[in-house]
Amino acid sequence: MKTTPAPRSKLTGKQFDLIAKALADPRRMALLEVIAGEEECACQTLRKEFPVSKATISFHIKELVRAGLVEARRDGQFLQCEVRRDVLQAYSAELLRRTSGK
Amino acid sequence: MKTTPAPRSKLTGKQFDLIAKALADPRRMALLEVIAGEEECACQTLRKEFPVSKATISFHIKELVRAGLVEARRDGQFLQCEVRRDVLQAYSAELLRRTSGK
DNA sequence: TCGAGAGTTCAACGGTTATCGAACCATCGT
DNA sequence: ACGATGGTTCGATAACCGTTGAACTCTCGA
Repeated sequence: MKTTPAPRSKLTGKQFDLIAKALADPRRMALLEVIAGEEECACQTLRKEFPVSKATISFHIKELVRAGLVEARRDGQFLQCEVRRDVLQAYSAELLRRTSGK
Repeated sequence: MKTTPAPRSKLTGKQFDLIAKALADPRRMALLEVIAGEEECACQTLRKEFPVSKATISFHIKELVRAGLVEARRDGQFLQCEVRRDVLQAYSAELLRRTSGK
């Protein structure tokens, strides 16, 4: 069992911005919460929880992956999504650091 | 010297969304960082740091206040801005809590 | 091989938002 | 009272973004 697959991420300025934008949309945030709830989560599962089209789900997942908040890998016809808690942690830390006033 | 003016804030769902949106714009985030840097910060100071109009500064400050991230009070003709670190802290905690997967 | 289901891509639309100049209000010094 | 300075408000504009249906690809099972 791999407990720490985390590549010890240090956020770049660009990634910080991407994450902030990814978290800004309530729907996307809600998707992230559902993904965080399940261990392994296919897009199809998300589809059942929200009244949105496949296209929209796909779009949001892509944004979350682009920000590094979610890791997705193909499993046959499914796309398994997993939340990157270490990245969330890094973002949170960086946010507080930037506003700590030196 | 008042060290803890913080009203022990517990975030509502709406405020959580407002904060996320407020943090999403890089310019606004940069403004917040400058405000966090100084103890007392007038809008005029911010004007010098960024190539934007007064109107834009005013707009962003209003958004930050609306989100609860900044507290502003009039001091004569100036508007003194102060960062609410407790709210940042609360947002950060809530973000991690929501993605902790129960 | 064929059809069904899972996801992606694309063009288009509608709503949000960041930005500005200009006009405005408020406060301070002279 | 007046001018200068700090901020606000108000259209207007341009860019961005969330959403969709439709057309497409890929994989699985019958």
